[in-house]
Amino acid sequence: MAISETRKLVSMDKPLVSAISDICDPEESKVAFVRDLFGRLGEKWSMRTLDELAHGPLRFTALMNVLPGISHRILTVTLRTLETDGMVSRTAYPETPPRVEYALTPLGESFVCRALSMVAWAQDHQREIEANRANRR
Amino acid sequence: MAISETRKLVSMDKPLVSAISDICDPEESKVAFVRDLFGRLGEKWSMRTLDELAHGPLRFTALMNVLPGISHRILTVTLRTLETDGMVSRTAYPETPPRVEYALTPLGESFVCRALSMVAWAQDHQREIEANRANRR
DNA sequence: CGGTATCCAAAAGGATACTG
DNA sequence: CAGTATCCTTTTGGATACCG
Repeated sequence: MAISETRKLVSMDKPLVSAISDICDPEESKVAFVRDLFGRLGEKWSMRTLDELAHGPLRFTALMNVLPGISHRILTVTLRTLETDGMVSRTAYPETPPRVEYALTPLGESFVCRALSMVAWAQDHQREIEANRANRR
Repeated sequence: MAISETRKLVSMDKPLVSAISDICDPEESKVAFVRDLFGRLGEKWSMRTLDELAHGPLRFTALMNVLPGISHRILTVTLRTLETDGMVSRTAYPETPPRVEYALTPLGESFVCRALSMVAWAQDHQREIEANRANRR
């Protein structure tokens, strides 16, 4: 796809995020937004959490169980971030003891679909990448 | 896409990474690999660096200039990681003063293509996500 | 110029105790 | 049970000086 020859052709715009600007609006705010979002989703447990919720709603404690190694506190902050972005919904049932269910929102489902294509890519290239790492060590 | 109903159907397998296991091999090593790769690419400057190189090869100093705010040392470690994974190539020309060019490898180009679809998703949902954030703070 | 080595600051993550 | 608050450890990133 000769992506490496495009600098000469479109030398005045910015990359990745901005390759998209060839099509739409090159506003700096969009670049910042995408970088920020990627940062949030790159947090240690975000993808794993979304992944678990992709199989159906789960309670706080259930999530702890399927995410071995996560701490009480980190699960809370991870869920709060995802909730703030609208990827996950939180439903508290007014009972004693309390019961809270977390689930993917439609936005969250939409994201997971895209993420799956990245996962597929990663798996397709696993041998290639591991071979590279081995050669250099 | 009713992804939220699948837990009952395939209750014994694992998520995201593993939704893919419905199709191929559910080996734990693959899950670990993808998580690890995502972690590397989630590092602060990895995506930005790939992005810049997507427009063509660049020298070390040129990269510093197009990545405002990155430190000398961090650019080095970022490039080393990308090089180790085979996403970026490093070519040193034996001159004085030294000249070193970094470029995307075919693997790196392939990755950037996939990443662009994630970027597009992010931009498509920017308003939606920002609206969610605003509501909750 | 393109690094590596050293040192330091900031942020992320984790353990744990306490609460409604 | 599902948190919040507090404290501590680890990791990451940045500033800087020096080297081939």
